[in-house]
Formats: sequence, C-alpha cells, structure tokens
Amino acid sequence: MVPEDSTDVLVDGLVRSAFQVMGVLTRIGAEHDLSLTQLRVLGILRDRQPRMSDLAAFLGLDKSTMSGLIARAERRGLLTRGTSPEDKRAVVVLITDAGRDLTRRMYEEARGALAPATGRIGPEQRRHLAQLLEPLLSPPLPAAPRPERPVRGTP
Amino acid sequence: MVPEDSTDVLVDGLVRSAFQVMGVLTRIGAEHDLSLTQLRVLGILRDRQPRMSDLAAFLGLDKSTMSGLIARAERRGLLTRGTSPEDKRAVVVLITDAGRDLTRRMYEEARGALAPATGRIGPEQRRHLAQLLEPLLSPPLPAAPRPERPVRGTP
DNA sequence: TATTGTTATACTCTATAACTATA
DNA sequence: TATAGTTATAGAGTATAACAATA
Repeated sequence: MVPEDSTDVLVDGLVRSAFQVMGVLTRIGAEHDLSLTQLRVLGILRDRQPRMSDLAAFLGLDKSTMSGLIARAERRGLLTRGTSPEDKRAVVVLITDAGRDLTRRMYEEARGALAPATGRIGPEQRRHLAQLLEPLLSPPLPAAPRPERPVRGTP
Repeated sequence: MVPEDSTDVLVDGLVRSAFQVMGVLTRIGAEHDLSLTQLRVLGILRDRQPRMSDLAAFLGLDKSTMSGLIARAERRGLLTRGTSPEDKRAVVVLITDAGRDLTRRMYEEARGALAPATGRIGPEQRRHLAQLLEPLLSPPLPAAPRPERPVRGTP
C-alpha cells in the first residue's frame, strides 16, 4: 500500500466531483432543451453583458461556435443581441426576462438534485468545503465591465 | 447583505470547480483528438471490463450513442470489443495497451494543468479538501465485477 | 416477451476557412 | 492591417426508431 500523494487524491476527487456535477447540469439542461454550454452561457449572462468575443474567449470556444449557440438561444427568446455604442463591430449579448426565469429555475433544480450529495455533510463542513475550494477557482468573467450603462437590445 | 446559505455557497463552488476541471479535461482530450466522453470512458476502462449497457447506464447515455463512441475509439486502437461467455448478446469493452498508455499520459497532463490551482493550498489542506469531498461523491462503476476472469477480446 | 446491441436518421456542437464591416 | 462577427461546411456527439440475435 503506497502512501497517496496529496495532490493525486485531491485531483481524483475534483475530477469525480466534476463529472458528477456536469451530469446533473447536463440532465437538467436537457430537460429544458438546452446544452450544457447554453446553460453556462445563461448563467454568465445573469449579471453581465459580454460581447461575443468575451464569451468565446472565456468559454474557450471559437467565435463561429458562439454565433450558432447564441443564434439558437436567441430564436428561443432566451437572450438578445445588442450593439455596443463604443465599437460598431461588437455585438453584446443580453439575457431576456424569460431567459432569466428559466436560468433561475434550472439552478434551483441543480441545488435540489445535488442536495442528496451536499446533505451528506453538515452545514459547518459545507461552509468549510466551500472555503477550501475557493482559492482553487479561476476568476469568473468580470461582472458587467462593458458597457458602463446598459445597452439597448433588439427586441 | 444577506447571510449566505451553506448549501448555496457550496453548490456555487462545486459548479465553478466542475466547469474549470471540465475545461482542462476537454482541452487535454482535444489535444489527443478525444472528446470528454471518450476520455472518461478510457478512465473507466483502466480497471474494468464493463458491457456496453453498463457504460451507457453509468454515463447516462443511450446505448446507440455508446455504439458510435466505442466504434470510433476501437478504430483508433484504443480499445476492443469482446464477447461475454455468460450472455452471448452482451459486448464487453476492453482497453488496449495503447489506450492505457494514452490514458495515463492524459491524466498526468491533467494533474499538471491543475497544479497551479491545487498548489494554491498546502498539502494538509489538499488532503482535508479531498476528505470533505469524498462523502459527496457517487460510487463509481464497480471494478471488474463481470466477468470473474478476463475475457478474450477480438484483436 | 424482454434485453442487448447495431444501424439509419436528424439535430446540436464544434472548428476551419472565407467573407463583410469596422477600427 | 487587424479585429469582431457571420456563414458555409464537415465531423463528432447525441437521441429516437426500427431492427437482429439471444435470453
């Protein structure tokens, strides 16, 4: 029995946890006819109005992939495209009320679906786990950095 | 400032961590022309010989999806299909030496790619984090439950 | 009859390449 | 010239439906 390296056991746990969480989110998304990526985009848009290129860079996707993703979500009325006043080439993406509602519902469902897991430890431990996780997390997309004032979408 | 619920902060951390880890695994898989699902399948096969239906159930995918996934990986020589002696309808999936090598390399790359994150806390804390995570994890596919003895593949 | 797996089909996700418009 | 975004195209991932073989 070899003594286990602390990084190895942690990475193993993080990977297994990640697959488990992704499984839940994928299923919940699918129940609302959304891909995991679209669900993630909606989550990002809750408090941001990024440009197409911001989203593509953050998600590690090609800009052409974003075009299709955003187009399908826009067709469903979950978000709209707006123009930036500062750069006429840019397209900013804005969540709609319908998109916001759906997103809220899905994240509630995710909390419920993960409850059997998170409920296996006590509230103190949950807080402690969240605190230990925190330093590992990459910074999210900055909230609403651009533009200063909300932008008019095309309804 | 509303006091945050312990479950909410934890779920938020788990979701962000999951997207981060999936991003790393997706990139590493892509660098070896493998999808996230195929990378996961190879990881599962390291110490198991599941049937197609076991894999499909565990991954939450349709059996027809498995057929395509396994066919593409088999064409690349990463795994083979074998037959079960107990049930002539069943197909068991076996990793090849090439598949095992590639899998080991990819998981090493993942450890390296996650090192900047996991290195932000000390070894004690890494161990502690892994311990807190442990109770939340779903049980993996049982290791090599069927068959008792290894099965002959079709080389 | 029910289960295991494959095939045919259709749609989404994804990247590459070529294009337009703006900086 | 370089950057932001769209469109055309092609391959992989996915599910549904229909099917063959075995239980």
